[in-house]
Amino acid sequence: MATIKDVAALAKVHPSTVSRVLRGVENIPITEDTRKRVRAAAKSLNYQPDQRARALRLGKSNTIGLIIPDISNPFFADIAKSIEHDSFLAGYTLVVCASNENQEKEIDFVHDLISRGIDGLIIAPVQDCHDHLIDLKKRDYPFVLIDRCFEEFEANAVISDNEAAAFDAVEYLKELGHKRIGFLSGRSTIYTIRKRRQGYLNAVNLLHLDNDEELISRGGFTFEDGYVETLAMLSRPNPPTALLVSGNRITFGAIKAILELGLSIPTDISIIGFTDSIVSPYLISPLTTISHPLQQMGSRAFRLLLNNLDTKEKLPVSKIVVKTTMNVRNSTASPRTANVA
Amino acid sequence: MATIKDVAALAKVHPSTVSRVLRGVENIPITEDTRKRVRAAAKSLNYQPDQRARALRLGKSNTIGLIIPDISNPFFADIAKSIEHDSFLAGYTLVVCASNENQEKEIDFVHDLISRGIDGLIIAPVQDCHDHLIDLKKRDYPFVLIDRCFEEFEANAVISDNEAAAFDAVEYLKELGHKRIGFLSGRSTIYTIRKRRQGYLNAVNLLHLDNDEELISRGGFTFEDGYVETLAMLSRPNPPTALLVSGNRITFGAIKAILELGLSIPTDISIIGFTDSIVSPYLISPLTTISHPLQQMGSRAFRLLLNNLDTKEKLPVSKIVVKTTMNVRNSTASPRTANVA
DNA sequence: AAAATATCTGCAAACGATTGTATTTAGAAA
DNA sequence: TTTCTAAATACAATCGTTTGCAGATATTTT
Repeated sequence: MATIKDVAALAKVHPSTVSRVLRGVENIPITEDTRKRVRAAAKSLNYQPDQRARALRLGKSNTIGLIIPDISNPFFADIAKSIEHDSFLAGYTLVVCASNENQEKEIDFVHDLISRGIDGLIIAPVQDCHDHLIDLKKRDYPFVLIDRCFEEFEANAVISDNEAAAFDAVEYLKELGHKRIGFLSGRSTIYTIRKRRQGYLNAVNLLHLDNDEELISRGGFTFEDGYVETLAMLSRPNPPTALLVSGNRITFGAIKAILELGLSIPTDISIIGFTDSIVSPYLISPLTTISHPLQQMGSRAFRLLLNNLDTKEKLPVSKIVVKTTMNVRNSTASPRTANVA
Repeated sequence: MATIKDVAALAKVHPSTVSRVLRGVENIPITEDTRKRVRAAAKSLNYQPDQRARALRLGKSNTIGLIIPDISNPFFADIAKSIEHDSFLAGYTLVVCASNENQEKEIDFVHDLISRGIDGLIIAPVQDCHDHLIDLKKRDYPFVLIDRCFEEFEANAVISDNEAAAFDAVEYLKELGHKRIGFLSGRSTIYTIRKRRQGYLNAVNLLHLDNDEELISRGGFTFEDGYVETLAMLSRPNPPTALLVSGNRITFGAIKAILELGLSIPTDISIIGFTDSIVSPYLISPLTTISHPLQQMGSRAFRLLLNNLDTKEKLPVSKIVVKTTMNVRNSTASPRTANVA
């Protein structure tokens, strides 16, 4: 790997001159002849400045970090893709890390990335604790939260209107005639989940639907979680006629359980998924879903971070809420009992 | 951010002593008392060594890069997840970059990552050209290819046995009674695709099936590609009774086309997907697929890279081929004509 | 008590770049 | 020719680490 000294030697100038030519420094004049020699030397040696040396000297690395719970979850993968795309255009390299919903690992990543000289951070936090984020904020370290934020602590964030989305979904099911609507929530330490739950409860109360603790299940975000909990919920006496399901994989687990119980969608049970995906229309029963503008979320998060990176002054905290939409497909219909009645 | 000097000042020792204590240097003795003071100071200042300075000095960054065509494709996302997992355990930070099947971008990434002092690289190459990879090899830069490799150039690689998989899939369809089998191949500059095509052709010839150029379609890897090409292929006179489809998204596009044509799977047409996914069983017609051991591929690629990183000597190039398996579900059946006949 | 050894710790260079300042060179004016 | 100014380039410090070597104590031996 050629260094700036090699280039300088070849061009018979001082390294500083090489740097100035290559960086295009203006205020200090250099002959066109020298410039040409330097550029030629750089090219012939295939010189690429060492970014770690540069970063060390400049205190800026043009790198940002993204910490998400799971790369292989399409929800986060799409967000990552969008951020990756925008950051590349802006001349930043993106480091993607997966916390795997493990708080320890997330904290490790934050420290590791900072010690690597990353300029800023986008995080979809695990939300078991947030001391490390409070610390970041105290130190004016630029970061923005994505998808998940905290009630008890203000920070830059891009989130979607989960509460309204859940409300609308329940309202839609009520219009179809459902009275007992189950909610497979996912881990309830998470902001997103709490908001969805809030929307669900608001709708249930306002619309006078069955308000029954047994209709709400908690648990993780895995396929297995969805499977086990759906099985349990549907096996109890007086099961729901419709299901609102948080998260991709849980939904597939729920579908598995429903099929195994010999039920059919939407005849026996309606189901709404809280995340859309490319396959939603092609599922056993094309899935009615709530879709989040993932690409937009990623872009706005990146732009917000960039704004904070580009300025010296401290920008006010901003919280961006994006709108979800509902895709009505074929997994929702009026319940049997309603038809009968 | 506290530096080693701050720690040294607080512990009233020289920075070098701090470094030695914290790195646990053996051959040069330091009093237990000093050690304690240093450790206490480091802790109280929350000292984290600056990795870019360290990397600069040591010539090693404990970072590896992964370049894949698309993060949001579950195929690559799962590979990425697996590599991320293993590299974290091994104390490496992973930088994930998405080339988006764009050769220019891939080359940019390679240069950028190297100049950032990355220790090694795992690449699923775009395969429009490979001069940059030849260059890497010439410079003994550690890298391993994943999923895709080159016939004309030897390099460390982990790939799956696409040729055999395609052969087996066709053979299976033939056993069901199909004679005209379509192949939606995807971009044919890619190794994987060429191998699949080879397997398909071998089977077609060996098993005396219809060998017709019209049964093979090329094109990209997008949903749209799958949709358009399936529509075209099925609209021609004498359409295939079964389809072998390369790649995730293409498959969903194909399904869309089939549904739009009013055909049903597998009654009117059989379909085998060349990638499995968590949703495959829950599709409109649970999809018969070929599944690649993605997690294993990631692990082996990482291990191979690590071996090359850990040793001074030049290891021989190794090419690891992993086995695929076929999941027979409900998207494949005997063709109508066969039943009638 | 002096010398020799064993322990401990500090100095300074190096990694590769950037940049404020100093120095050289060339050209113009005196 | 000398002096002054401006243009062109070089010097050296710096970013935060690490590490070979030298220096400074303390401990033991003669």
